[in-house]
Amino acid sequence: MEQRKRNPAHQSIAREIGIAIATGHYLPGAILPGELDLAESRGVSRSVVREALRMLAAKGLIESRPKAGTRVRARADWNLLDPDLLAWMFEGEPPMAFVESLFQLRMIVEPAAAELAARLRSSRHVGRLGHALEVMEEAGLSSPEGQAADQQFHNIILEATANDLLISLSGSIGAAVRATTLFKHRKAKQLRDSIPLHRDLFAAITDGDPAAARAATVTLILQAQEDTESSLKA
Amino acid sequence: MEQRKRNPAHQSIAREIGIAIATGHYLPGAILPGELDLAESRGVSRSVVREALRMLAAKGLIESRPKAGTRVRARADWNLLDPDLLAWMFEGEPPMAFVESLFQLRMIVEPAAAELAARLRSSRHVGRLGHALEVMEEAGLSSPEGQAADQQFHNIILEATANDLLISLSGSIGAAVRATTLFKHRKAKQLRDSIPLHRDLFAAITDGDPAAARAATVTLILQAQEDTESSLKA
DNA sequence: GCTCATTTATAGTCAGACAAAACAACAGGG
DNA sequence: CCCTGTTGTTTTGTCTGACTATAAATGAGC
Repeated sequence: MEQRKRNPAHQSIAREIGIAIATGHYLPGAILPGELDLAESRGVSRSVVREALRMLAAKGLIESRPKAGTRVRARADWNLLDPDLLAWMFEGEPPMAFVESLFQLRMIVEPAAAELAARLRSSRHVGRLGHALEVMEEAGLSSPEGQAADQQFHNIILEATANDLLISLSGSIGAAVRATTLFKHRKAKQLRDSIPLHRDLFAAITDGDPAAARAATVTLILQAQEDTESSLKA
Repeated sequence: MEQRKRNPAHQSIAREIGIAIATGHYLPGAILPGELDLAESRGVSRSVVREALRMLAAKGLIESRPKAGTRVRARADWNLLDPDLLAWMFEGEPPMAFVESLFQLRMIVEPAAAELAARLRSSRHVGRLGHALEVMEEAGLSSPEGQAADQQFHNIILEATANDLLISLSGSIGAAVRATTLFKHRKAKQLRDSIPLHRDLFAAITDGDPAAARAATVTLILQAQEDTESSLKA
């Protein structure tokens, strides 16, 4: 049994308060309890609370000023691409509008990235993609290993674009997709098998065919979107 | 003289260390000095340093463990879309490859956003865009007011897409663009006037013509890219 | 009623101590 | 000699309590 990496207290507290903000328990403009209150209510010291608050401030969630207290900033100031924050948003029922925003963004970024990858991929990338695809085929997409391979498959594509900013976006979007995937499986709906589509995408990248890579990616995302939204309607 | 908002110490320290990491003074994998050393060398207390380090950890830059010290994480783990981090990267001479990544990302996101905006814009958006355009025309793009209006022009477009994630991306990219703009003007090169192109984009969005909006945005970004890169070569 | 000084609550900073974790060195037994 | 358990040491993690600085709220004076 692998011992899960133990969290320092400030990290758990940041997560707790972060989720409370992200899920709307504290609304933008609201002032959250004083540091001393927060410390006492969670049973930790003030320093731990302060460090947690600094983390949230670094993500654009809050803003502190002496005497005025700590205020939740406007949503527009939130760093929504932060992987942690994105994950926190999906605790509880994610709002439909937000899920649509996510798929819209994926639909903008990922086809373009696939196009780039098809042009710039090295043989090493092709090899790693092939390996990830094999693992997916063998383990299946409902198993943890298969899902890990799925993520890695997409990460390798982003890596092949040789664009640091796109790679970073990949991490963020990946965190969110992971969360929606959890959601899909929680509902235990009959999901369509996306492995054939992955095979198409793999072939397009191997052939160095940008147009085909774009098309395959679009199809892939559309299917994921349909499955996710039908799960959410339930 | 407007008194600039005074920074708390932990914020300045986070910025200092953040810049040192972002500009490559501390490389990924390196272990930075102990908290006590950092505190002494900057003349602040350990708590301030710790809060600064938590902020950097929240952005994915570092990772701390007892006895092992605080280590700079791999670049792939950095939250490059964070506006602060993006700004820090442009302290000093930004690497050419990174500037290209930025324009590549803009070329993927902004034309798609303009397309969306042309379809979804309300009359209120059109009015605000028109106002920003007027300010740009009157103040000129070399004045601070003109540049502010320029940024706002682009922010309004992103807002019109009604996509929270795109809006957040706007903030991040905006921070970076601001930095490159500073760079362009620092070199005092003869910059081409981009106001006519902004007028084209405004017209396309007003007409609700997605294709034209995309085309105008592409042209706009290409021109900025050429100007920026010629400045960097000097 | 308005302006300016005063009060006061809160975040910001500091100092020092102890706890816990992780790595290193060492000792003991096979 | 190697392996293993123990001990030690270093560094981050946490706690406590105090003091400062800031800015919002209040009240005094005009």
